[in-house]
Amino acid sequence: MEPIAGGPAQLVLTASIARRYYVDGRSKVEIADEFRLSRFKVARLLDQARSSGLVRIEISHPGNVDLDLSARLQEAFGLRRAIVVDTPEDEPAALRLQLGKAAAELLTEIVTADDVLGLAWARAVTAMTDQLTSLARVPVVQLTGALSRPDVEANSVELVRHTARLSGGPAYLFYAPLVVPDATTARALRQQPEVAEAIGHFDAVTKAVVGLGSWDAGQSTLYDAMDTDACEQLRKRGVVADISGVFVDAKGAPVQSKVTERVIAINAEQMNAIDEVIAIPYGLGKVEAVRAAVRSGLVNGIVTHSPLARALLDEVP
Amino acid sequence: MEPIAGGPAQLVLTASIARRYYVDGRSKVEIADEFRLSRFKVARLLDQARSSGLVRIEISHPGNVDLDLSARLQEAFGLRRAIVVDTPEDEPAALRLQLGKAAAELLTEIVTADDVLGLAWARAVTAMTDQLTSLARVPVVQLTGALSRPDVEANSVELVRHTARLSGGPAYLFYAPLVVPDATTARALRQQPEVAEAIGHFDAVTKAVVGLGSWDAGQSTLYDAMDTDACEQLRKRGVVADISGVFVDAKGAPVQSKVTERVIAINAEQMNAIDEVIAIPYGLGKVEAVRAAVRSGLVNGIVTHSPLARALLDEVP
DNA sequence: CACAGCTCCGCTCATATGAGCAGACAGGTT
DNA sequence: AACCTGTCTGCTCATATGAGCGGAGCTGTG
Repeated sequence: MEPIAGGPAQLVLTASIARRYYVDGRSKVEIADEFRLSRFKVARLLDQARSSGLVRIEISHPGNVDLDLSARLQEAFGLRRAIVVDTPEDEPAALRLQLGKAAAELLTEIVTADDVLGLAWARAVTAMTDQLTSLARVPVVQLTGALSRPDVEANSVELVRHTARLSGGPAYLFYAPLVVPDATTARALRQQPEVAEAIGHFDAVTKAVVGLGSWDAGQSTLYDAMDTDACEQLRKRGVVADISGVFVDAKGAPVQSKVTERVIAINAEQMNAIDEVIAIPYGLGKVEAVRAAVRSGLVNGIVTHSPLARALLDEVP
Repeated sequence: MEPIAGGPAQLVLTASIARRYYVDGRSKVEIADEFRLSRFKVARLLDQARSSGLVRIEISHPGNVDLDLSARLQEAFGLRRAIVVDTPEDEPAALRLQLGKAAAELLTEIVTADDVLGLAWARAVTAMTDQLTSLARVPVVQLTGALSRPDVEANSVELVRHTARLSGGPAYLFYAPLVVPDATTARALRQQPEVAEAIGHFDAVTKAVVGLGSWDAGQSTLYDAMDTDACEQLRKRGVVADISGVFVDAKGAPVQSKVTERVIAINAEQMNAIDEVIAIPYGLGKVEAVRAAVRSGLVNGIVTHSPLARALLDEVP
């Protein structure tokens, strides 16, 4: 990367050749011909030009998606999809808007008529569906119960219904909370016709968008909605992230517990069977949660913002 | 140049491929293999990436030589050499120092033991020789008489002697002014043994560094040293530049005149026979002079600074 | 002077690549 | 349905390219 060439004339020659090759797109043979050099010499000068840093290649584009970072994130974690939005915004609501837009575009692009779409409840997912403008005609399946929080008006049901309407496909939705006080109630709820029908479609889902929370106060809607005992119990079991009701530890292994039975949502096995599972995490507090979710293999698509992406890649400066 | 790709996933894919290709240097076949695409698809995505501006290729390097500009200048004017120094400096003396350094490096690089070096008198040439630290063993021939100006202590003779000493080769130098009041005196001077000997070596010169002035007050040392009548006469004949005593018009044609006979210097024909003739112009006032000098074919190497280079290329912004 | 060690050059030959073509498909139009 | 029309795909085949080799020239050293 360092050994820079000899004299200035040499450098200018190299620069000329580099431009002919990279900018004008001429072949090395043509260049060799023009400069009265052997094509080998030209090739060597070009190698030198690149290795010495004389020719710099940048990947960027006008939009607010950092393609280079996206590609690197995708590769580094073996993801099917990664979209990194480069925005100075750090106010959560505005950020969600941006990420929602990007995720909506992604969904529009990757969902085809052969898919079955699963949607979990999460603010970020709502942000996405709010920005959705077109979608192939697919069935839309509700993957989790809803948590109604005072600060969020939309609920899981609206989210699914809205998307299905936009798509033109059938909706499989139900009215139930994400978490209930005991396993018995949960079992009873799962017996309900609408719930049972939706659950029955889980196996058919090919693409899903889920919520992703870090198992800490304020970092997971589910955590905040659950009783302290349950939260603590899960933490002791090593849970660092919840993926729309599926708990995973730092190694990415799903954690089974009594609490799991109280959750009305897709389970780890079912989620694992889905071809593409996309999450939309943001905020530096979710670094470990994202790592865990990705390690688990349950989540293989990420839409996020550049600070979190950089943190994930350990490029913290 | 404009049609950017479709969806964000597509973009990220393209970015990934672009990085594999341009940054990691993988072959398209390998990439196609890795991404489960045909090599044609990969090639098309890469074409698209380049034409849409997603991949940007820059040519630059740490030094203060603007290689890209140099290469473009060289090509645009069909020059053998072009070195453009990118410096914020615009104070003439400091600028001369920078250009002198660049020119000295160039000379060191391109002069080989087979060459015969010719040096004209000019402040810029002195600036170069002052920065010269090593040179192949070559004869050094004085190409012009000296103009002694009160503000410049070095004269043509010192310049040649110093260079020859550094090189280790013989010096052919003489003591005579560049311009004398009448042709008779000039003829007499040319008969002098040292002068005649130097002139006798003009035909052997293979590389030369000359001065280049715009035919205006303050833009040419020769102009300033000459009587007003002669200056005016030459201007009427269309002279726009003097190349160390050779006058050329805007078309680059050498202008013969009575004044020419009063100059003790290499003539147009002899200069034309020299393989490489390098000038070191600076200052935006010399744009037309440089054009004329280059058009004449007498000067085929330029060492200059970026503002003048840009002006020459009509990139004035 | 001979020689090892070095760099630089251009060759061969297997491989990568581009130009241009024809089939497959989608969406609209008669 | 039949028919354009444009887009996208992967093919063939000629050409461009890279890896590795041996020879030429240069330099310092015994």
